Amino acid sequence: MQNDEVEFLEGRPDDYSGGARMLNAEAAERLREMIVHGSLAPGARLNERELTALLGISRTPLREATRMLASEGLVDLLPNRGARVAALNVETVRHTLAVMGALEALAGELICANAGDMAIAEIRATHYEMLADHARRDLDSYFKRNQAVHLMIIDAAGNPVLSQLYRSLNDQVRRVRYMANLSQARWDQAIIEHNDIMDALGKRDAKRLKAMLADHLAHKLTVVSQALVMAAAPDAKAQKS
Amino acid sequence: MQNDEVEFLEGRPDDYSGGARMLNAEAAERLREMIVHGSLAPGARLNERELTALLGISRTPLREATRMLASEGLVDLLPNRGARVAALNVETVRHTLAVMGALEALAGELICANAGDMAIAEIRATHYEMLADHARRDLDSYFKRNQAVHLMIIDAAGNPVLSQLYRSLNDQVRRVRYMANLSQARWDQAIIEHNDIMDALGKRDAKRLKAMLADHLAHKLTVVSQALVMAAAPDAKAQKS
DNA sequence: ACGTTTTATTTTGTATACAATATTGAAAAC
DNA sequence: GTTTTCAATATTGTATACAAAATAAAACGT
Repeated sequence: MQNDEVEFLEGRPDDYSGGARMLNAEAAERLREMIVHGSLAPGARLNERELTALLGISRTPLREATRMLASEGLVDLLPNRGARVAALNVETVRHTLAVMGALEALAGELICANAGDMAIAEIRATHYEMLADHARRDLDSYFKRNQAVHLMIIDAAGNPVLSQLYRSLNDQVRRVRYMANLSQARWDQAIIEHNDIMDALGKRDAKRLKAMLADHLAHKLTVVSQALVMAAAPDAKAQKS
Repeated sequence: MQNDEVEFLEGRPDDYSGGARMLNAEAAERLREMIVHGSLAPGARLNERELTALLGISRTPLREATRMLASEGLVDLLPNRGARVAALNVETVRHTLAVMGALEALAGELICANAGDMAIAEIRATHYEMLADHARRDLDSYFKRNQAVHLMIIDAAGNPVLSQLYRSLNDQVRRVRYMANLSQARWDQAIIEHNDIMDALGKRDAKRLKAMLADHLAHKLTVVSQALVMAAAPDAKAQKS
C-alpha cells in the first residue's frame, strides 16, 4: 500500500476480517454508526479532512462512503458544500414510521403464512430476555434486545428485500432513540404491547399481529415525536435543511 | 477544470442544469438509466476504463456513482473485482414486488384519507392518456404513461419517504419490463385493472383500492416471472451471482 | 462602530499517479 | 491434448495533486 504508516480505522482494529477490506465499506459502517448514535448530530457537516484523519484513510474511500450514506438517506449532499448529516424533523420521522408500518404489516402476513416454529421460538426466547432486561431496568440492553426482536420478526418473513429496506429505515429512526428518554410508564406500556405481539405471533393470527404491530408503532411515533420537539428548541439551528 | 477537452456526459448535453453539476450524480443517473433499460445487462461488469471513456469523466466520480448505485441495490460490489450489474432472478423480483405491494397498500390508505381532488383529477387525466395509448397500440408511450400513473398514485399519498423508496424498487422491476413482451390479452387485462383502480380511487374506497392494486401487482408478477424464466435459459451465465 | 469589498485560507470536486490484486496468455510439464 | 506454472497485462483500490468554489479574514470606506 502506498501509505504504510496508516492505521486503518483505528477504533476497530479487529475489522481487517482477513480477506478483502474495502475501505469505503468500513468507513460507511463507521460513519453510519456515528450518525445513528448521534456522535455526528443531525445537520452536522462532514468535514473530509477531519474524518480522513479520524478514520486514517484518504479522501477517496471516505467520499465513496459518504455517497453511499447519501443513497441510504442518512446524509445530504450539497453541491460544492460537501455532506451534512440529514436533518431529523418530526415530519420525516412520521413518514418513515408510516413506511415501516407498512413493511411490518407485510412481515406479519408473511410470517403467519410461512414462518417455521423454530424461527418463532427463537424470537420468543429473545423476547423473554428482553422482559428480563425490563425487570432489571437495564435500558441499554433492553434497547438492543428490542431492536433484535423487531429485526427477527422482519427477517422471519423470509424476504431479503424487506429486511434490507427495514434496516435502512430503522437506522433513520434509531437516531432519535438516542435522544428519547423513555419514561417508566411508556416502557411498561411497550412491554405490554410486545407481549401482545408475541401472543399473536405464536397463534399465527396475522390480523391481530398486524394490528398489534401498528399499535406499537403508533406508540413509538408519539415517543419519538416528543423527543424531537423537545430537542427542536435548543437544537433548532441544526434542524435547518 | 483540469481536463479541458472533456465533453461531459455527451449523450445528454442539456443536463448541465445551470448551477452545480455534480458529476457523480450525473453519472449515477446515466448508469441507472442504462441498467434499467438493459443496455447494461444483469451480471455485466462495469469496467471503469470503458465507462470513464463513455461518460467523459474520470474514475473518481464514476466510482462514487457506482457506490451510490450499489446502495440502491442496482449494482453489486465485489472486493477487488469491481462492480457488476445486480442479477435479476425470479426470487428477488418476487420479493421486491411483495414490498412494492405493501407500499402501494399504504399509498392507497393515505390517498383515500388525504389526497385532494386536484391530485386525483390529474391522475385520472394521465389514466385517460394511457387508455389512448392502448387504443393506438403505442406500447412505448403506454409504458411511460403507465409508470407515470403508478408514480402519481404513490406521490399523491404525500409521503416523500414512500415515494423515494417506491421509485428505487420500481427501478429494479423496470429492468425486467424491457425483456417482457406484453401479450395483447395481458395488456387488455391490465387496462381493465387500471380502470378498476381508477374507479376505486375516485370513490376514495381504500379497501377496494388496495385490493385492486394488489391484484394488479400479482398480475405484474406473473408477466415478469414469465419474462425472467424465458430469459433465464439463454442468459443463464449472466444470472450467476 | 458598521457594512462592503478584496484578499487569504479552507474545503470541496475532479483528475491522475501509484500499488496490490485479478486476469489473461503463453510456455512448460504431464 | 490437457493441465499447470509463471510472466505479462489489465483492473481495481487508494492516495495524492491540482482547480474551482466557498468560507473566513482583512482592508477599506463610510
